[in-house]
Amino acid sequence: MAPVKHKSRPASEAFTAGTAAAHQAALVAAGSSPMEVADQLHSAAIHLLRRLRVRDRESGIGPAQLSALSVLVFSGPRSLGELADAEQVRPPTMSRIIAGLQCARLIRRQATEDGRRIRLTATAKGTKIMWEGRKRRVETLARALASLPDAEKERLREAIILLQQVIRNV
Amino acid sequence: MAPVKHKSRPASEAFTAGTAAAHQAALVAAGSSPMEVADQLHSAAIHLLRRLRVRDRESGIGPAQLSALSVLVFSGPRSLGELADAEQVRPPTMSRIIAGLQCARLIRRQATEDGRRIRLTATAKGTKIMWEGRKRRVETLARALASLPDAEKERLREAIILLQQVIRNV
DNA sequence: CAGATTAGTTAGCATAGCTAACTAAATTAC
DNA sequence: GTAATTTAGTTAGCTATGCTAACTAATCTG
Repeated sequence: MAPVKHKSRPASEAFTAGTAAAHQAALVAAGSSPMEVADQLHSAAIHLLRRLRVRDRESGIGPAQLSALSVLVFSGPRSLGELADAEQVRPPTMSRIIAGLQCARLIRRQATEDGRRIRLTATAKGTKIMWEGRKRRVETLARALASLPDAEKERLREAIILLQQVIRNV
Repeated sequence: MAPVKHKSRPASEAFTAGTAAAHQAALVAAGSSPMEVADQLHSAAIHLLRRLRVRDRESGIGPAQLSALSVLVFSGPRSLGELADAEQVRPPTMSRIIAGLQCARLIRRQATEDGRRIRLTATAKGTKIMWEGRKRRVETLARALASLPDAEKERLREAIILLQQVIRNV
């Protein structure tokens, strides 16, 4: 059945996170060395997002467009270049992503004083879709959290603060 | 500049996780309601994986191929259909992914008693690449964890166990 | 043994990454 | 003040990765 020839390198996938290597968790015995904690944390993050992500498909928008839109909705208007930086993609990629979003009337482009730059803003429709998606994801997770006793919920809450510190150092 | 026409629906992105909606964290005041904890946790997971993911690019393998390979390396041989299920991808998609992996000599395909099924196994080369990648990711995270005082490291470690329970319920 | 089911492939399309090469606007140099 | 450079974004063309529909081949069922 003659495998297809693949020559190029993979190219980065920018925002499409969560990717590979989620499968080793079961092999690593629970322990508290930094490497073991790191491994469990990594695995937990991957599995968490993989489960939550299915809800994003309900929005009917592709992942790259959804992510770019979320920047505009939750962090405010941006130029194309700023958005590309935020999403860790190249300008041509972002150019196409915003063309799709504009086509779907989820964002608007406006001229700025600097004639080279464009100002991208989420429309009311785009904002609505984004908040609905966030609500779906977070409700799904909150439902799972609710099964935890209050005391442990609190311990988890405190640990998230630690986690946020760690992430800033990665 | 005439936006391009986009007609089709987005199609799922299977394993390419982490996607959208990472950007609302700053808007949500720290709090301990289930929704708020869920929101912070979701955001933390996205940001964590986004930072770790850059290290995967060093492997020179695309994200979908890397993820499929990781199943074969860390969970053992699988048929194409089983691998597609594990990766939440349709069979034609997996068919192409494994063609690429086979081409790169990272996996091997073997016949089974059932003439319709194929048995996919990671090669030594594929296994090596996978473990190196895991090492890179976990080392990056372990370095960040090391900056935490021992007592807090322990609290985080305990919270990860809670987190793993929560994830099973999502 | 004929029809139905199951596993995988092929074909064709869409989204989403990239680099290279282009246009146009703003800034800098002289 | 104009020419060269720099900066912002677009266009073109490639690859990878999703999908569905339609196909082949093998197995199972009646």
